[in-house]
Amino acid sequence: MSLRHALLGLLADRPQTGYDLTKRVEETLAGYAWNAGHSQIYPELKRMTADGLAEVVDEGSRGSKVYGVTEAGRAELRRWMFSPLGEAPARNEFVLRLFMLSSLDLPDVRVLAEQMAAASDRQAVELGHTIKEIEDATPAGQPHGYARFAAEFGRRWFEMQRDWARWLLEQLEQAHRDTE
Amino acid sequence: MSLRHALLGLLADRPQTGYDLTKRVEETLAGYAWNAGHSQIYPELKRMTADGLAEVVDEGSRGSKVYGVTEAGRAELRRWMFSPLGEAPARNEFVLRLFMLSSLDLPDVRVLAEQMAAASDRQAVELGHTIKEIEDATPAGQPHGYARFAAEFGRRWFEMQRDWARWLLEQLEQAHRDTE
DNA sequence: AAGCCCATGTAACTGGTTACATGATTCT
DNA sequence: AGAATCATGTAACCAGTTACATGGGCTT
Repeated sequence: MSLRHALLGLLADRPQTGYDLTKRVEETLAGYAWNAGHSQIYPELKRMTADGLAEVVDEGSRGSKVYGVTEAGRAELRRWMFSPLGEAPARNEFVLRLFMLSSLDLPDVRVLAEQMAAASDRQAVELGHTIKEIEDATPAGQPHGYARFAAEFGRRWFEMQRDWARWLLEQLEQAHRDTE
Repeated sequence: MSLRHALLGLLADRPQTGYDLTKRVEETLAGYAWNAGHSQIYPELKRMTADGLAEVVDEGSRGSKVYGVTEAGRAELRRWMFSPLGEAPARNEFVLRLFMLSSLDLPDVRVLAEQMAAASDRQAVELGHTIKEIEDATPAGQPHGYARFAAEFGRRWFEMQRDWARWLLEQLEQAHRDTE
């Protein structure tokens, strides 16, 4: 039940509405960590409130409810953060495709690996821009916030994927040369 | 519906029973790409057979059914491999925790980041051994198979996580020094 | 004979996605 | 006035997990 902990983590940063949370999950977590739509988030917030982990701390003008995390919620979040993570299962469709490359014939593998390297490179470059924006917005000498850390993780992630795809292409070429 | 494609990919390598597939998903895909238990795999194989993507190619002694992929299955697998992957959502509990580090206080962040770096390093080293085993088992001059490529991906993945966690610790230390 | 691994299945439940539905506020 | 965005919710369906259930074959 990790959605609950994702929401607790986001609310621990600052109180937010279900709408805000939906956008932040979409913008910052989907792609690497977790994802969920509003239809899953609203009921979960209700359940978390019923369980005493979250509470409505304010009500906005147009019927919005601003949720905050309770002390029990903070405790639960910390407990989860430190709980042993035994071989956590992961789901990533991009990686699944990488693993299934062997099902294609060689010319197809090359085309796809090149596409994957290019796509990962694009995303890495994009995150490089994001990082620059964050750094430019941070006054010199100030420590930058966690958004900077997350963006760095994303960049390294995509660079790793890109470099692996390029390495794979080299390996295939070398094998090809050897068979001539 | 990626489980279907994961199974098609595994069957494209060679025909296998649902039991074999369950183990291979657990051993090679879970942790990075996908995961599923036998209770999800057996019914899916039936559905894939009904849809003409897989077929029973042999029946073993103790009631086992060996499934193979049909031509239509191969075509579907290729179609999926080349289909655009627009911002594929991912789920990874380890990464989710990385993103939620900001919810902890500084001493806790340090402890957890150190634990995460150590855990990732252990896994990277372990995959290094796996890679060595694969290379030792491959006759010199021969191109190694896709297991080698997948293992390389895993090693780079864990190294990336480890290096990011270490970089984070450095950033925190530096911020700490600057505030003194 | 006991214990382990091979091998398959179903049922009940929980988590997650897609589609439907509504309405207020702000911007152009 | 119309469009975009904010804001919340439910219903139906599909995917995934946990628990239950069974039996053959191999090794000690």
